[in-house]
Amino acid sequence: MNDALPRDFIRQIIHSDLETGKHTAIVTRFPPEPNGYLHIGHVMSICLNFGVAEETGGRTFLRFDDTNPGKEREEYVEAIERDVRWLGFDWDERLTHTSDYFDALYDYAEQLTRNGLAYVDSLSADEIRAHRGTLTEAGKNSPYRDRPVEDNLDLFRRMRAGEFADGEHVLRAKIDMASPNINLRDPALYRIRHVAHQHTGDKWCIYPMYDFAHTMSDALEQITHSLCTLEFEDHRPLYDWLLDQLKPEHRPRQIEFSRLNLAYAITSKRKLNALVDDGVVSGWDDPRMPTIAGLRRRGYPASALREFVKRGGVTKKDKLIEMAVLENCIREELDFSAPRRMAVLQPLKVVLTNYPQGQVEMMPSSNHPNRPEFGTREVPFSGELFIEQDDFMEDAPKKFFRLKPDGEVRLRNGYIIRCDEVIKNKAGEVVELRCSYDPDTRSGTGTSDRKVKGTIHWVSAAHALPAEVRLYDRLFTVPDPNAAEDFMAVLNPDSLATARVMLEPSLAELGVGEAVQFERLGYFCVDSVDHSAKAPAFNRIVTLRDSWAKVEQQAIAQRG
RNA sequence: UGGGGCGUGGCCAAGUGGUAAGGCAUCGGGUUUUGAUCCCGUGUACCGCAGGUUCGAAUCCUGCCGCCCCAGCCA
Repeated sequence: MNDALPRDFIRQIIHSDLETGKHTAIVTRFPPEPNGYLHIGHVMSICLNFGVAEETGGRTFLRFDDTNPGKEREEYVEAIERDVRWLGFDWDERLTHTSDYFDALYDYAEQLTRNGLAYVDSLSADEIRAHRGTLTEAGKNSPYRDRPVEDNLDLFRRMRAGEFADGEHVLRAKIDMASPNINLRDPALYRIRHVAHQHTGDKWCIYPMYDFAHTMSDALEQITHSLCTLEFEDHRPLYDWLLDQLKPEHRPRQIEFSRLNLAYAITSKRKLNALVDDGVVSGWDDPRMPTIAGLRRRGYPASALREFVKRGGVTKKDKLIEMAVLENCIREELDFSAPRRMAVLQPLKVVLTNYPQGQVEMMPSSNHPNRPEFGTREVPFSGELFIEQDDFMEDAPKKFFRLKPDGEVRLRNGYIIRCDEVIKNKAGEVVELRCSYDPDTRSGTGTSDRKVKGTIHWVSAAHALPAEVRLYDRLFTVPDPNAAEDFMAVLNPDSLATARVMLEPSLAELGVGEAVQFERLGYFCVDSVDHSAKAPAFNRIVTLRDSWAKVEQQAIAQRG
């Protein structure tokens, strides 16, 4: 793939900081809150944060932003680590938690308080909200705003000591209740929460708020560039205010970029959760989910995801990227790396009437037409085969290059056959084709160089490996389900179809994580959860591009 | 009606005063024992709109319009 280094505005800033000597090494961080699974949107943040460090010889922290105990779980920590690692990034020993810094954070809070820049407010949450004002009206000072420093210190210490109940007091920064930026209207720094923390246990009953904890954690980790999404733009003045007041040795800089939104997908944690809870999908790793776990189980290669993010770019513009971009990345990677195999999704029996009774030939078949180093495999061929139902049409349009009555077609890696007779059941459905093969046309060794227009795939009936294949499609019917009034109302009812299929026998050896191309159909992989030797289960990763689909529609339309 | 952002072809995106890269998609064509891949070709982009500065503007200035974000003791 093309490896020209992207030069988005963030990388421009970073390179400039390196050139001017402002920094000698870049330090970034990917700071998820362990309260859910990572999704495609996070892939961008991960690639950006780890990417810029990697490109410049810097380093990146994987920091769990765990300042809200009760909503965070160890299960998510493990999943996040697995996902980041799977994407191809490594944090070495730089795995941290915001909770690792609770002591230091507390000291910073006391410092602020001592300097008269923070105070303990005893208003209720509702009262604080009322005092905050609105978007267009200034807020009002809390009656506790001018509490003496000593009282604030005493109260804050007692908050920490557990003398108060949840909500009784809160530590607030003393900034400006009239600021047009609501984040500067004396934001809360610490709240009381008598909840055991997954890491610190019962040591604390007060926990720092995001803005405070994140800013100072960045400083403590000596982060040089704190990259986050656009919605935190309004928080930057607070970020900078904290750094201005506390003057840590290292001053990080926050830079915001726009989220990556994928068409026909949803990334809201709440909505994703609803899909799981309502059983719309089988779980967080359902192959239709935009979670990293889902994408992985679907069979999307990590490298393709990285490429996708790269193509999307880093900007500040709201974007909704077409699914086609992602699919192109997937196909590009898989076309290069996936061995070819044959499988029939909708079997139609074909009997070769002139093929020697009981004969079986092993047909050498290329594993990759464009990469001879992939070698070949032997595929059993016999007088009874399955072909795809779609590859036969009784009343075919002119441009139908497949099998039709009295027509010829090439069996991939096999022979040219002619359809002599169509057998139907009582319902008039085609259930079997009687064909004759041309012995002179064996692939590779045939004495005839006769050409036919079409080539179709097949599987020998006696050797076929029955399996279940899940055919996935987009989860929603509209490009921007986030904008839908009710996202549950725009679910695609056909996002999953399962089929009983016939596979070429070599597919029995395919392992989890290995993707193959079922020729003419698409890319598939073994399902990491439901697959077993007795009950093989495959997932369709993505279809092949299908220009015939368009031609077919036109042809059908023309026939009226 | 406060503040902060953003607006370049269908979707992304380069471009940072000198006369609009590239990718994806689309539509043609070539090669092909995958209607795949690959290879060619394909868009008059009034650079949100209107003014202005300039020899010259997507790039600078002014005004307007549109979209997104913010009133958690969530992150």
